[in-house]
Amino acid sequence: MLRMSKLTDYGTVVMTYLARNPNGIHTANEIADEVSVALPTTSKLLKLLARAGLVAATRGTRGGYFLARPASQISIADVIAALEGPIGLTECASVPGACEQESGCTVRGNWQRINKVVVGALQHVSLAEMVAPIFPVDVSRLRNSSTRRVAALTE
Amino acid sequence: MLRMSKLTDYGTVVMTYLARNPNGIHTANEIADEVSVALPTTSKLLKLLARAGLVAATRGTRGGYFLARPASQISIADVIAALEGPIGLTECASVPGACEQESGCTVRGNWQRINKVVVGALQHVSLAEMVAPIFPVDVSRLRNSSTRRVAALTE
DNA sequence: ACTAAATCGTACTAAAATAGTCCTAATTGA
DNA sequence: TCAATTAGGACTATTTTAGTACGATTTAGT
Repeated sequence: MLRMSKLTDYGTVVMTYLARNPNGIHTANEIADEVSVALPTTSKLLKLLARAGLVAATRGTRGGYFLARPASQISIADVIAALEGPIGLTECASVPGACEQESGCTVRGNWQRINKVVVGALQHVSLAEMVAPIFPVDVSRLRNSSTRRVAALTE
Repeated sequence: MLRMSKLTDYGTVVMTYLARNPNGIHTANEIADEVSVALPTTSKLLKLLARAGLVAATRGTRGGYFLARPASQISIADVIAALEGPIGLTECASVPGACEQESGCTVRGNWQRINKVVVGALQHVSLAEMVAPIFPVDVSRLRNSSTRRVAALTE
């Protein structure tokens, strides 16, 4: 099904909650309540996200979590990578040497290209855009982001 | 990691083998040998691909498998869908009603849009292109395929 | 007709990945 | 010093996935 894990899915929901409430600091408990995910699970997610530098935390009484940088500067790809490791449709796209057929594989190069397209799509959607009812595709930013060949894809 | 299952990965390799050898008919045994995947597994894959209408089979002596239509008319998305079911990064993108939070979910619509971009990327790569050393991005076809808004993505 | 070669379908088993929980340590504010 | 809170790691149960086995069915050739 080419899907993310449930945990990653929850992770994006947690992050969008923080993006929607950028003021102040939020405890794991509060977040768990708001997004309707069990506390231990939410807690685990926040730890992973903190380790990846996407959220920051303060401990102790009045402690809690908040976004480490503005929502507009955190992409969906960042969140996925934080929770699942490098994004790759096939193992060989993200872990060189993991596949024993690698030397004789005729399709690897093409998978890597396809992978880049997918990663690109995810990198160009920020948390801020996810919070909006329907995210606006920021075409100008996409155009500017590269002088290399650009592949147009239907939405 | 956002990855496909190994089975799907093998499936694409099997399909590209058939695409590279479009003449004649190929037994499961031959294919298994050529792509270095165990026979029972290859066999299972071929059955799934046959059920989805991507390969055709003849039984009996001299039987075997072959592509049901030209390689240029089979997309990577077709292969993935045949082996994993509808493509969806999140469960809610492909199975409506599966998620109990659906009604209160604020990000679902945007996930569906992201999903469309990814599916679009996969639909625009055919088996014939996978067989080539580096597949050419057929920009003209992409441009023509829709009159709706188009999002440009870096390759 | 008979036989051999091959696919078809289904059920089953074993292994691996994932989700989720729990407990203890460390840190901070009041 | 106490209470609240995150940090880290170990652990378990569940689900998914990979792979196997076997009998039924179909076809070509003799």
